[in-house]
Amino acid sequence: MAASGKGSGERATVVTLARLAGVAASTVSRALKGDPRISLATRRRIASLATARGYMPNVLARTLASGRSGLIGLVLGSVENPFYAELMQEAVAQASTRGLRLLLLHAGAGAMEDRTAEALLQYQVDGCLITSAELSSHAGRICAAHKVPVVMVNRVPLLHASAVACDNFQGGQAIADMFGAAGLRRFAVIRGNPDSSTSLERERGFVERLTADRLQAPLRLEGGSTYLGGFAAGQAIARMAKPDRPDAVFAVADIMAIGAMDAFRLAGLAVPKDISVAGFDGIAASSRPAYDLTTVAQPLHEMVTRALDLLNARIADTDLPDETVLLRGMLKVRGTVRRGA
Amino acid sequence: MAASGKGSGERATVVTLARLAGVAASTVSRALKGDPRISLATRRRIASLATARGYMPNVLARTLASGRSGLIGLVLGSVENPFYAELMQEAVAQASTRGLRLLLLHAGAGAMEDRTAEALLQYQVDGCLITSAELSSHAGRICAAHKVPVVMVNRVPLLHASAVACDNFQGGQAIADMFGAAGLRRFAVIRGNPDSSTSLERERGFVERLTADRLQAPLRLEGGSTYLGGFAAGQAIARMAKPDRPDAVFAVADIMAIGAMDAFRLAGLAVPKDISVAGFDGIAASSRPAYDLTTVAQPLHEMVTRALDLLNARIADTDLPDETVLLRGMLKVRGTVRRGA
DNA sequence: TTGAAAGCGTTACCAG
DNA sequence: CTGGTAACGCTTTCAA
Repeated sequence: MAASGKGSGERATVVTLARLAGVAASTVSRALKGDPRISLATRRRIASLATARGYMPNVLARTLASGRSGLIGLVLGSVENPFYAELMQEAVAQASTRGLRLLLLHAGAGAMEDRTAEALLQYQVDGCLITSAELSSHAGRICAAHKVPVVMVNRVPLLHASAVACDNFQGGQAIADMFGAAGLRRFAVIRGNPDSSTSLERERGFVERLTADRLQAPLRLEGGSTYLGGFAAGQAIARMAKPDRPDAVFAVADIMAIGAMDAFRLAGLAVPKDISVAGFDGIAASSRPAYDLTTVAQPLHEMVTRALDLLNARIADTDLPDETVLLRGMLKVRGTVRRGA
Repeated sequence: MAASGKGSGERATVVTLARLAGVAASTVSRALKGDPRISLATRRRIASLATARGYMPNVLARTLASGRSGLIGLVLGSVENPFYAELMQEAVAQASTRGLRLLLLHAGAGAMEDRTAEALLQYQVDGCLITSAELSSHAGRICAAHKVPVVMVNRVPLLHASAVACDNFQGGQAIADMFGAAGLRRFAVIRGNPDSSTSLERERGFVERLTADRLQAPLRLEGGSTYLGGFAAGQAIARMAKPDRPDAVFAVADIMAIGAMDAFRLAGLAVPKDISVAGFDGIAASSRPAYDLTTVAQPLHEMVTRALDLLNARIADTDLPDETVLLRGMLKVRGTVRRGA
């Protein structure tokens, strides 16, 4: 059994305070959350008493009574891609200012285990924020069945869920335009995870714009959304003989672009003299002088803000329809693309 | 008010199951956790009923009654250093297999806000895992006052807490030995965060071993434990004229070593021909062909395992004395150090 | 082997 | 404006 709240060094509760103030527990509860029905005098008295005794509400008890935990489940992709780490840091910061807490359910490449998905119910999370890794069908069913709102970030939903993503299609087009304007004519695209809508959209935007502009269709290489995948693709490109070799490479994620650039350098190919490179995401490493990578930066801060907004709205009203928000990324032209026509 | 548990699609609870099975709620509770006092038959009957109705215990209610939440607070350093991201991923995985959940309290360079520290109590976390950023004194007081066990990872405690860390002093020595054996004679050390025990110990091990071996004391540069700090330090070194310039640099964190290497390359200094480099941590990027960085790898998996062990023990028995566990790192000699005498 | 009942700390409803 | 009381879902002690 828990501490029985009798001693003097014990933790303060509404009941303790009520006794001290000579009022009912319900009054304390109301006073503490500023209910205007309680007289200002009483409210103040109780407030000062609360701070004096170091009162800390027990959120779990509150949850039990109110059904609202203030907990948001967080599911992260593999931090091998720094984008997810950056996203996490932003999410923690913003959730904190909104008074929400994050329950870290999963981080990694694979899908969440079933036991983990259950934690989502056991801890009565109010909603769930999912990045990357598609929601496993089991977890999806759980959320749907129990009306736990889900918002996907950086991925459009395969199933019942809302989403916030960068306009990946448009971003891919922007890269194609930029390559075209620079006079580049032989292209390659390093693809990402084949079942990630994000990767596919970026690629589709790129390819469609090239064909629309009657430019050569790009060579396609698999990169698996990892550094090593990008590196291997870069090696494959570097091995190609001069006339066939692409003069511009679009990797649908910065981490792969960085891998490819490393491969190029080791193979003696100069960027951008021999080959131009562009990525997507705008991770911190992309702006380092060593890479100075041209990329489409995702509006990380806004994405998290909108995601939490969507989530909040659906927590307040479970019956809101699903909604997908697309935010435009920002093309950052840096040193990895050859200048001029 | 929460769902009132009357309808048929409603979530199952011990009461629901009790009615269905024609027993008391307490029996259900006991049966579900395999209490041998309940007959095997009843236990089985209730178990199958539970799975049939998709019963999921409400952990919050359990916490309220038992005082144990199964929640571990997690405080992370800035993911600008990938080491913390990797640590997080490992912690999530291991906590999950132990049936523990992580409440992500903070991630970033600064100290945790006071409001966040309070969440720690509000959610009745059983214990707290802290990496990097020293526990703010406020948070520290809270934990101490409420007997919430704290384990620091990758940092030895300034205050009342247990800790798991790499043997940083020994690691620093190992780097010095390795440099010495390679015939290097002019050293520099890129220092980390000045109030991080980890950084200081690594530096101390390095410096003391050099002096013990009557080698030249190293030049000291500030790196602030960031990529940019390492880069700036690298630039400063690269600007030095030949006879004065160090021929071996130890950055007390890989992320700084990588920054320094980038600076060297941009300045036209070849690694390891012109200058040798070593780091510490063993982050994923250190093993990439583009860096192939000599480093001391921290035993991440073991560190997390031991940290959770320490925490578990202190959750079970709040009065256990503080304990610090030092694990030996593994020197990985790679391509950034000149070979031979 | 099982049941009944009393909490755990908070909130919500209904009175007054 | 405030008090009383009944939940919320689970554990646990005491009785049977």
